[in-house]
Amino acid sequence: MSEKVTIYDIAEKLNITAATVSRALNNNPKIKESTRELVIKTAASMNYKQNKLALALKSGRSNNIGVIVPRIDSNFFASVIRGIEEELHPNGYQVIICQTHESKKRENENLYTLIDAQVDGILMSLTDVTSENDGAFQYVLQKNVPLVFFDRSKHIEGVSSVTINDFRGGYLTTKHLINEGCRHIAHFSGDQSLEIFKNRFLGYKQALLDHGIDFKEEYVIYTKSAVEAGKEAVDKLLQLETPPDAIFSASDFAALGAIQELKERNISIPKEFCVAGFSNEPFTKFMELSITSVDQSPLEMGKMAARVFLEQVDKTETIKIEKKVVLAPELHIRKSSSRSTF
Amino acid sequence: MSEKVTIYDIAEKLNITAATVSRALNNNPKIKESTRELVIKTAASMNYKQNKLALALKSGRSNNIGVIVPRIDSNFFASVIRGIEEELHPNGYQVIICQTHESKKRENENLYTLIDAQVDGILMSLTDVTSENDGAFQYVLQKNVPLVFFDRSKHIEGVSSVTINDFRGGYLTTKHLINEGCRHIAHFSGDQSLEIFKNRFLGYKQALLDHGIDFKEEYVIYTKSAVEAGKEAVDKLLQLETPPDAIFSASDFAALGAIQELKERNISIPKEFCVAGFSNEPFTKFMELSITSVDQSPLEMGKMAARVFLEQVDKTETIKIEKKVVLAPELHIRKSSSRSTF
DNA sequence: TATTTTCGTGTAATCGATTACATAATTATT
DNA sequence: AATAATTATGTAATCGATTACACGAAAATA
Repeated sequence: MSEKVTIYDIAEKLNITAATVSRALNNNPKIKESTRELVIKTAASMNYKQNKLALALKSGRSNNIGVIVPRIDSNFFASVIRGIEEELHPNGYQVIICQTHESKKRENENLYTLIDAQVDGILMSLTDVTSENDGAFQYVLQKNVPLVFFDRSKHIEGVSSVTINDFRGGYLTTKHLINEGCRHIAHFSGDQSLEIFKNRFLGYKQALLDHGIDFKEEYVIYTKSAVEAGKEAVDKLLQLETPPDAIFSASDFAALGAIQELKERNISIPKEFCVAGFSNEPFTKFMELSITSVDQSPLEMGKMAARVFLEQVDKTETIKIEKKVVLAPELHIRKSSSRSTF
Repeated sequence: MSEKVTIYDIAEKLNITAATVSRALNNNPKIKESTRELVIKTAASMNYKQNKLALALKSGRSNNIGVIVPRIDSNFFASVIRGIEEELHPNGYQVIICQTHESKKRENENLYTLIDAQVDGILMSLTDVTSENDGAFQYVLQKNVPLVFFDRSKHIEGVSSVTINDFRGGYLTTKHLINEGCRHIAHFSGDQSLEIFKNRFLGYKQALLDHGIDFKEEYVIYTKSAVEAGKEAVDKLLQLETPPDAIFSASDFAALGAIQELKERNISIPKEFCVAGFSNEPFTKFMELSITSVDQSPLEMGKMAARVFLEQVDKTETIKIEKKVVLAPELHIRKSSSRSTF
């Protein structure tokens, strides 16, 4: 370790006090111009670097923020993180990454660890496991650390959130499928204790209703967000008395599985069967049979979450802010559901 | 901010010293068992949490490590980071993420910022911009902070690295294309000042040589890692007097572009033309015409980089360790190059 | 019983920077 | 020139935890 240079070293060299050095370096107006210049020059020549840990201890602010996601290796979450990092970096914050792997236990652990590490804020997307226990969240709030949910959110007093309008996403997609002539539209959903899945489902339902199509319980299948799950779900659907002629999947991966399964059964897409997904994962665009999907503008979502945090971080402690930002979803219509256009 | 509980508060309550409290909580054997229990119980009841910043300042270790990548929203880097996080989390380290966006300037900024933030180590993948200036790296080394390169590496005294055998990856892929009957194999490369691209190229060249096929300079095209770039490159290649009958692309995205362009020209894949990529991005597997690609086991790479860091972090300061780990690449043969199998 | 060990705790310095308050040095005012 | 006002700097506490050293009390030994 190269000998660390502190303000005391600079002070000693110049026969002044550390306090003066500190003030000079912080542009305190009470310092004589000549002294300031001398200190700054000497600091530079001695290769002085401010010890951020000491500063953090003194000020109580670490300039770190924590980000908790189910996993980082999904395009959606990685893009959100990118947005967060890009917005926060210029403000001098470092981004600490934690993963939950959809485990509530790890979610709680991460929350406690981050608070212990004195982060200045936490931005997170919930696990898909339901839980009534808000203990860890209350702990965060009680420490007065700004907490912002993005995408996967739930209502907790004092917690802000940035989401997209999932209802609208579901509605638009379903409406589009109806416009393409589909009349028996199935839906792949996720755990509806998560608002995102609930709302996509409700949008789907409302669209059916508004267009005079009966909602059928049996058309709703709960799948994991995985290719295999999509295949199995199609298998189930095709055994119904009236099999559907379209699927609105709340997951791109399940949508892909569905398409693979349909192809294997020689069902022509989009002619006989339309499919649409959700998230606009890169592969949906790349496929030869490109997949219609709802874009969640993850980059924008990350930046927005970061901005909400920044707004809250310096506010007086007494005012509890609870901001709900809802971004507009964007339906990308592609081959898998385009009977007319392509 | 809920009043912070410190060891002094506990000490006061029990009419003992903070020193005793500290010792009790740290399982110092000099503490009487009854005292220890009392302290621990009281600490729990008062909801005491150790202040990590104070600890970090005292010990000089932040328990943070920095990870610098070109961008986080690529499956490869995200997966590496996942590996790093999973390996380091159980060891009590937090992972701080930085992006360079392929800018040398930002790379240097990030290095300085991380050092200033007292990270205990830095794991990184280089930008694709060449630079002779190692100043920032020297700064890191001089501070005796372990530095580990992964994937995109270059030789610097005292820096460890974890890479895959890119030469072998290039060799295996090219050999495979030859086995499928291709005799005019083109290569999409990246900036060869980066060892990864240099080595993939060399592997390609060697495979040609070993199988009695002439190497042609005109078959090597330098492309960005992007779909459009692949299309343009194919356009160029097909204008040659003897157009190639296969492409080994050092990028999956460029390979995808190539495939799209070839299809548009009604060139049949793999019958008339074979294509193989590199990185095993998720979409290569998902396509109907799935794309042959080299897997770099990013998860494993991340874990390995983390382990190399862990080995170095506690070593006596005088021994400079320089470990080079080379992982084996794995060729995933898929439809885009399988004349025989599928 | 007197003396040496051992054990358990307290005292105070330390990590590096910031800052309220005090004081010295300078300049302005009468 | 004497006093007031201003400016620049020093002193020392603080953030919260750790730890070398010191010391009193209890236990072991002579």
